[in-house]
Amino acid sequence: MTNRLEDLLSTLQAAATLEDLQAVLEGLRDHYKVEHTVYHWVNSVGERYGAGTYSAEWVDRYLEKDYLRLDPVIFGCFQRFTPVSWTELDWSSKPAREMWQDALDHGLGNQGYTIPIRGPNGQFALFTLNASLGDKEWAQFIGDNSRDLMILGHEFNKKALEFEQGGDEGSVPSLSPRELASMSCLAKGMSRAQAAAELNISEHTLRVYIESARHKLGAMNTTHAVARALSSGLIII
Amino acid sequence: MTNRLEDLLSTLQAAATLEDLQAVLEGLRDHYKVEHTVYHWVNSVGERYGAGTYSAEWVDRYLEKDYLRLDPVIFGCFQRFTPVSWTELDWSSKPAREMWQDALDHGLGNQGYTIPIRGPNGQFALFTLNASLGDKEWAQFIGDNSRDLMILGHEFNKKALEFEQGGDEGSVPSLSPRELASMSCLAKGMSRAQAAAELNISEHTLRVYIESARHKLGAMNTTHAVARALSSGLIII
DNA sequence: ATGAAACTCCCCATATATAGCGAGGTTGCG
DNA sequence: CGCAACCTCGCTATATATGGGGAGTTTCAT
Repeated sequence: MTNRLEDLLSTLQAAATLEDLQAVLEGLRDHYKVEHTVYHWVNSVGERYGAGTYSAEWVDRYLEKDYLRLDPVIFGCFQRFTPVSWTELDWSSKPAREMWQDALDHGLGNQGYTIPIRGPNGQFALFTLNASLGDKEWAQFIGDNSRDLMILGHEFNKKALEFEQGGDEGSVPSLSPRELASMSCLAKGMSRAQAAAELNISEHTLRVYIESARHKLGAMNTTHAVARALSSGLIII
Repeated sequence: MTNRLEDLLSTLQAAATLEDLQAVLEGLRDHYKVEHTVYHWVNSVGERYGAGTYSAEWVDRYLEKDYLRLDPVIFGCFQRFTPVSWTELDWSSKPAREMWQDALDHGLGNQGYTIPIRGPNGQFALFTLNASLGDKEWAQFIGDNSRDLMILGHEFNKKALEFEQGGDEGSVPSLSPRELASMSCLAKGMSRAQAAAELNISEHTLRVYIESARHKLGAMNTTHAVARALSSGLIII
């Protein structure tokens, strides 16, 4: 039992390209004997990366019809921390049911299990298994494999992040303590005058920090600088 | 091996109060024979919840000295997706080293392993094991238990979220699409004029969105509103 | 010990954001 | 149908932030 997981993980570790990740997903599908395995991903700029075994037709249709905006799976996972079996979701709205029928017509199975995965900078990914099974068999399958799937999903996300992070991860600038404190005060809603009072410095001095922080962060204005500092994890509100 | 994990998880499942969670952490400490086990948690408004086996003195000192702002563990985990062993982190700065010494003086072990966990609405939690071991033994320990620890950390976070969700989960306001788009543009560094152009609306209309978003978010100014929207996970840069 | 980076202070002119007023069309739910 | 919430637009005046100068002390790492 555990050996299977280790095998799958070592295959994953060995992946060196995005194509390898695609192959890993296909291997997972065959291993678990399900219809589809999918991983997809939204980064901080709204770019998307997806890999999986859905047909190109379904992926195109999904994007074309903007199902992303009404898919109960996306919506449900965005609001919760725990993995979700699709039948638990709210399919009552008409567009959602139409989408569901459309999905069945495009070769998707009637059962799904999706794990939400969150990373730094608002990264959000979904790791999904889709199958054709009865409710009972599916529940059994999930019960047996949920732990492994969670590990797999997270390891997969780690790999995917490694590929995507190449360019911009090293560019997190380092702010001085006073600069960080200034950003922090502003993020908490203080005006310059209040922040200066809080830090026991003149408003002019505070401004120097804000400006230098802005330059380091490559920000256009104060709001932008605070936003970048926040989403880089430099400060916490 | 796996039975142990199941035992720990069933104890966790049975937890019905925050005190039970505290007891679970103490059980984990004893089970893994480490110095400390800690879970702590930051929500979008900056409220904190913590449980664990650190001494009250150390917790007080940590908060009093504002170590949260310079702790390489916090900083490192906020920027990464994967768990981290403390020795991998950057302890070169003087304040960080002083904190480290201070921690040792307060009964912490020389090794640590912290798992960052992210949930909905910008929730961010840390699950930590702390021990006194040589580098080699610690690496071995982590290698043997990292999978289980990840499961445990996530299950613990799930439990903690269940308890905390009663009060403030409904307090994340819902912004209208235009309000979200406005916040998003500002977070990307656009001026009001640029954002208005981007959204094809007058600058005045944009201002209405910003103001209503500000009110909904309970923010003092635009920067504050964007900061809250970001750390609540309402928008991403 | 020497230099780089951080910390601190000041002035002036302009750009930008905020606060207050008001008003009409559209969408969606009960 | 009506109400609520959303989306859209305009004006005026004040408060606040930004951009451009310059200059001295302290702190820390090599």
